[in-house]
Amino acid sequence: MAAAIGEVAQHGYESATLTRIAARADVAKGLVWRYFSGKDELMAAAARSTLEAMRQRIADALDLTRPVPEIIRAALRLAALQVRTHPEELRALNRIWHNLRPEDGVGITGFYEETYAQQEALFRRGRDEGSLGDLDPRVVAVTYQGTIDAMVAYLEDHPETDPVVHADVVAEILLGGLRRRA
Amino acid sequence: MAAAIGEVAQHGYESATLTRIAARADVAKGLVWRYFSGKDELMAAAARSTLEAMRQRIADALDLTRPVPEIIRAALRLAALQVRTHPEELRALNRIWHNLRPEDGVGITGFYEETYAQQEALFRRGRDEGSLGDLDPRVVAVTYQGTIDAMVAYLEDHPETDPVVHADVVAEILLGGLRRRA
Amino acid sequence: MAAAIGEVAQHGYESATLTRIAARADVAKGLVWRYFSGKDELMAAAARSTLEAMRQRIADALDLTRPVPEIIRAALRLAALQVRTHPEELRALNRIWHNLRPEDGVGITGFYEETYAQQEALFRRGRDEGSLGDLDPRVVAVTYQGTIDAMVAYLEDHPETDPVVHADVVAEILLGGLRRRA
Amino acid sequence: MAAAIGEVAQHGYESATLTRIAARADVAKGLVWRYFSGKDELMAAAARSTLEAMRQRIADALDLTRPVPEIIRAALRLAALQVRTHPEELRALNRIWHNLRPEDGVGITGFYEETYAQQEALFRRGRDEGSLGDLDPRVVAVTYQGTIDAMVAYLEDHPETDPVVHADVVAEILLGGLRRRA
DNA sequence: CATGAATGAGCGTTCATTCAT
DNA sequence: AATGAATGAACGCTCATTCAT
Repeated sequence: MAAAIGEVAQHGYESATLTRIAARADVAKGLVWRYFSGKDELMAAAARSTLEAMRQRIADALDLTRPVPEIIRAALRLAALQVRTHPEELRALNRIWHNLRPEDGVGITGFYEETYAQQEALFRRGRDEGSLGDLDPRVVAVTYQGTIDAMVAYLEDHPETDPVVHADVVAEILLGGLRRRA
Repeated sequence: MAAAIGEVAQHGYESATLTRIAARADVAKGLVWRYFSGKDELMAAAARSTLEAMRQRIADALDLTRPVPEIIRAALRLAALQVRTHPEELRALNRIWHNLRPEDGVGITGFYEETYAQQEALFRRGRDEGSLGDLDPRVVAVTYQGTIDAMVAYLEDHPETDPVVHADVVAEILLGGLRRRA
Repeated sequence: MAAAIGEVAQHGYESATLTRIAARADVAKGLVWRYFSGKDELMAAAARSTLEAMRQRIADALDLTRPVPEIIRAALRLAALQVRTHPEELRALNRIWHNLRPEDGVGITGFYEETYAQQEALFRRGRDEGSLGDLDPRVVAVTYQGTIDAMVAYLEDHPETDPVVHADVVAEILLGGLRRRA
Repeated sequence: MAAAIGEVAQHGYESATLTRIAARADVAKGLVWRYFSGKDELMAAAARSTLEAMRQRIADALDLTRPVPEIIRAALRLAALQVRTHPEELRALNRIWHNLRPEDGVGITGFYEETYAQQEALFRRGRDEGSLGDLDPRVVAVTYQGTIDAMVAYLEDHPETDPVVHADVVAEILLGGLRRRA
């Protein structure tokens, strides 16, 4: 799966060949079919595990006992920094994500749903704490994730931009919109 | 080009074959090469023209003489409604967009840049009017576009959601974050 | 036909496209079919006319009243010099020649026969004059032409070689073998 | 490779298609790319191995301890007989030879050079023995090979001709021209 | 007579997938 | 469990040829 991620990052989704992936992983090509039902499943699995690892990495770095706005601000910074620390994973993730849906991307869509659910919980907590306003948590989660994805994509394409500065502006916009208002 | 959009919407970028596109358009496959230099150019052209049409459609429906926050709110609604009125175009656009860059997507990258530039102008106007706060217009544009993309993707996957309601919540978040604060 | 020769010299036989040939001749592609039955006939006609022109050029430069060995020596020099004066024609001729036979090269084979007939007449005259020995004129013609073709091909590939020097050695070999012996 | 030779003999170089070659060899078309990098490499390899086999066949039949003129006479006969025993190989060899050079025929050009080198050595030996005159060995080799090629082509096109008789006349011409003269 | 848009058969090539070992 | 030779379907693309204008 790591080999698959590397291949996709380097060559793009459809141009990633199992021959090369297997070579990169130093196993025979045919072995893929013993553990996955085919290329798409390998890709989905690789994406899932990579995404999970990335989420774990961010979660581990967060202090969830802090107030929600603070967590959001920190999470945005951490996400932005992934662009510099794990560019391959992000690139590959994006490509798999945008190429898998048509036929059977369910596995991955489900994963996104899980992300939304965790975030909704966070936003609900913020509302209960009183630090955030009362907005539909699902819409907030979708919007929040959208700003992250856009930020990550933009930072990937503009290496000259400072991730932390960008992330802080995004946080200011987002928190300004989410905070409880009079 | 319309056939290409339809194919990409249905099968994804790389799985869209010129054989099927030509069949859909009821012309010989070889004809493609009389008007485009290959698959990628056809795709880029199709995306460009579709994007331009969509932008025009939205621009025509907006009253640009209104205050900026109002324009943003209206634009979000219009974008959300595209999901219901032109789902194929949106889906195809997204896929072409994410598969074209590495080689020669310049034409399309330029287009995105153009979108950003227009949006930055709008946000600058809002700041000058006093309706928006003073934030880096490029970051604002990226974030704004990100929320739109996320909203559109979510609405595509969740046909049961009301686009206008969703768009209004997004507008509230965004405008809450962008507005001038004391 | 001149355009066809140029194309073949530049791109090779099968890579020469009628589109390019027509463009080079500044006429519409479809016009080819008004004057020739297709690509192969155009090529055969072009080769025939080029070959004829080259033969004429050599014949015009020869003084046919001289003794046969002298004519042969002069003809070899002239043939060798074509490599420097008309490299394109030679290259194209060779390529058409080697690619046309399978299906319908009759037209061109017939042309070679004509060349042999003319040469046989020359060699017969030499025998009757007493300057050449009594060898099967057809075999002599084939051998003579073979040395010319090899010389021309070699000179094409080795631009550093002096055509006249080479031609004179060939003449010495050939005339040594053809001359009447005790 | 044998299938490739057969195809080229029958259809010419460019008209020889991998589809037909694979069918003739009773393997899947795609298999070609496991062993060769493409059509040209297959062709070059086929030509090389065929040429080598033919050279071996002739070399094995020659007694190299005999005087050089005798060897030349015998070699010409053997070459002429190849036309009757291996017509396809000869035809295919010629066609591959004339279609491969521009791009990457190095392998084959080298092979031809090798042939020339071997022949030059033979002619030098003849000169040292005193059986042949003192002529530029490279020109002699080119001319000698040219008479062989012409003979072979002629015999291919004229099945009614007796190869041995033809070869003996060619030998007489060549040896008459090469022999040391007073 | 001349044009060139349109066709369609066929090409070389790729690669996920299978399966005998 | 692991291999990799072999398959075959499908791809993007080319170009001689046709034919309505």
